[in-house]
Amino acid sequence: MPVQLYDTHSRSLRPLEAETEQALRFYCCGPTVYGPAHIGNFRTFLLQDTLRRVLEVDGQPVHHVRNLTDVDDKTIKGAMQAGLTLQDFTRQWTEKFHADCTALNCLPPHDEPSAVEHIPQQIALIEQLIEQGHAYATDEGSVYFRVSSFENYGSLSRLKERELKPQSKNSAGQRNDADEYEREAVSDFVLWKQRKPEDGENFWKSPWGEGRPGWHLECSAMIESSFKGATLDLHGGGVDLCFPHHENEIAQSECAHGRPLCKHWFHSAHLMVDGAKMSKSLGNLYTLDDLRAKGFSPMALRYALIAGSYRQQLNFTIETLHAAQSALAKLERFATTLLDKAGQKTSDLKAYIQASDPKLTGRFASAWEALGNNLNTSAALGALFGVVGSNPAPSLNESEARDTLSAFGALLYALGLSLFTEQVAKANTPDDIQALAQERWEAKQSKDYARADSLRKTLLQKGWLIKDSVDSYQVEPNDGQT
RNA sequence: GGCGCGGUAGCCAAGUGGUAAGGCCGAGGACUGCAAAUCCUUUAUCGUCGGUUCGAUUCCGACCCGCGCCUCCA
Repeated sequence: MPVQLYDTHSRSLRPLEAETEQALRFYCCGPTVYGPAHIGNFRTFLLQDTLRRVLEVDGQPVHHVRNLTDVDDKTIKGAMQAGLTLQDFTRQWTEKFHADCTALNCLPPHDEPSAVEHIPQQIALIEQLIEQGHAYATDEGSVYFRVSSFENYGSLSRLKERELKPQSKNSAGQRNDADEYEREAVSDFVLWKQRKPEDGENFWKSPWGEGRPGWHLECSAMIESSFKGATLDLHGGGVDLCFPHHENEIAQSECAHGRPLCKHWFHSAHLMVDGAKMSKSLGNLYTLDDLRAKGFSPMALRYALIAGSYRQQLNFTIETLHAAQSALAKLERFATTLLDKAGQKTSDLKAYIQASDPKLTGRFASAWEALGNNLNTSAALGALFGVVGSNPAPSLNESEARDTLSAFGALLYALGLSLFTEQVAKANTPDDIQALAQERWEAKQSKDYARADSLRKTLLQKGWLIKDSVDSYQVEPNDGQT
C-alpha cells in the first residue's frame, strides 16, 4: 500500500506514488550556508529524511534532491565580515552542515545542487520569463516577476482569500524593500538584484548588468536542471516557506515551463523551544554542538525531533532530550535481548538495519502502518514500544529471533535510528575524586561498609556518583546529565 | 484584519462516536551489604459552554487561551 501523505496544496491525505518504474522525484529546499544550522532546521531535514527512508522500505525508490543556498544577503554579508571569498565562506559551512547531517544519520541526497553553480541556468530562466511577459527589468538593472501575469498565483497558500495589502514592514519589523519603489506592484518579487556596493566582489554579469539572482529563482532553476524538466512528485520544506517562497517557485516554474511544478507538497511544522519560537534573543536557539556540549548524543536529538508528528509544532525542551536518551537506551536493551536469542553480538545489529526485506508484518505491523499513514512517527514509536514492553525475545528460538531482528532493523532504518553508536563523552574525573573513589572501592572489597558508605557520601557531596558493577565501579558527575 | 495549526496526565505526545497509545519523570515493590542499573506495579475522563446522538474526548456551534505565516525564516 502506498504511503499516504498530507498535501498542502489540496489539503488532503493523498497516496504518494511515482510514475511506474520511476524513482519518486523529491525536492527539498536546503540550508542557507552562512552559519551552523539550528535544531529547527534539522527537524525539517530529519523529517524529510525519515519520509524518504519510509518510502524506500516500502519499496518505492526515491530520487532526493536538496539544494544549497550559497548566495544571498546573509552569505554575502558573512563572507565580507569574515574576510573570505563567498566560496570559501560557504564551503566551510557546507562542510559543517554535512558533518551534522552525518551525525544525525541523515542519508545524503542523491543530488545537492548549489545556487552559485547554477547562475547561467537562472539567467536563462529570467530571459525566458521576460520574453513571455512574466518579468520585467528596471532601469536600475533589477528584474522582477510580474505577479499579475500569473493567474494562479497564490493557490498553494490560498492567497486569494488573504488580503494582499501592502505592508510597510515585514514580520521581522524591517522595512519592506524601501528602495524597490521601481516595482510595478508591491507583490512583484525580485528575480535579479542589481549589484550594490555592500555586495563587494560578489556579483555576476547578466544581460541586465552586474548583479545576483533572487532567492526564489534558484530553486526553480535547480529543480529544472536536476529533474530534467519533469514535474516533481514531491516538494518539501518548512511551513514558513509555503508563502512566499514556494508560491514564487510555482509562479516562476509554471510560467516558464507551462507545466505543473509539483504534484504534492510536504510542509513540516516548526519546532518551538520551551514553548516559544526559537530566537537568538531568547537564548533558546540550539545547534547540534550546543547539545553535544551538554552531553547529549546526536541520536538522542534525532529521536526527540521525530518523536512528534510532523504537522504539529513540536515543543522542544532539554527534558525532551533526556526522555529521548532514556528511550533509546530502552531500545538498546531490547535489541540486546533479541541479539542474545539470535546468538549474535551487538555489532551484528548493523546488518539488520536496512531498507530491504522489511518483514514488517506481524509484531511491528502497527508501527509500520502508522508510518505509512501520514508519517505518524509518534504513533509508530508508540507501537514500537508496545512490542518492546511485551518483550517477545524469551519465547523465541534462534531463527525467530533473527526474523524479529530483521523486522526491527527495517523499522530502525525507516526511523533513521542507529543504536549502540556513540558514548556520551564523560567529563574528566579529577585526581582527588578518582583517589577517593578508589579508596571507597577498596573499603568495599574488604567489607568495610561503614567506611565505604561514608566515602560515597563524601563523593556525593562533591557532586560525584559511584555506580558499582560486579567487579568494577564508575564515577560520574551527579548533575543529571546536563 | 486575512490565512493556518493547536489546547489530552508533572513534562513530551498519539488516538478513537462506545469511557484514552507510548516515552520521560515521580511513587510503591523485587533485587542489591547500601546505592546504581534492571525488572514488576502504579498515575488522565481529553480548554469552557451549548447542540446532535442510546452514547462525544472524538461531530456541529459559540466562546476563552496559545502558536505560526502575511513577502527575513526549516
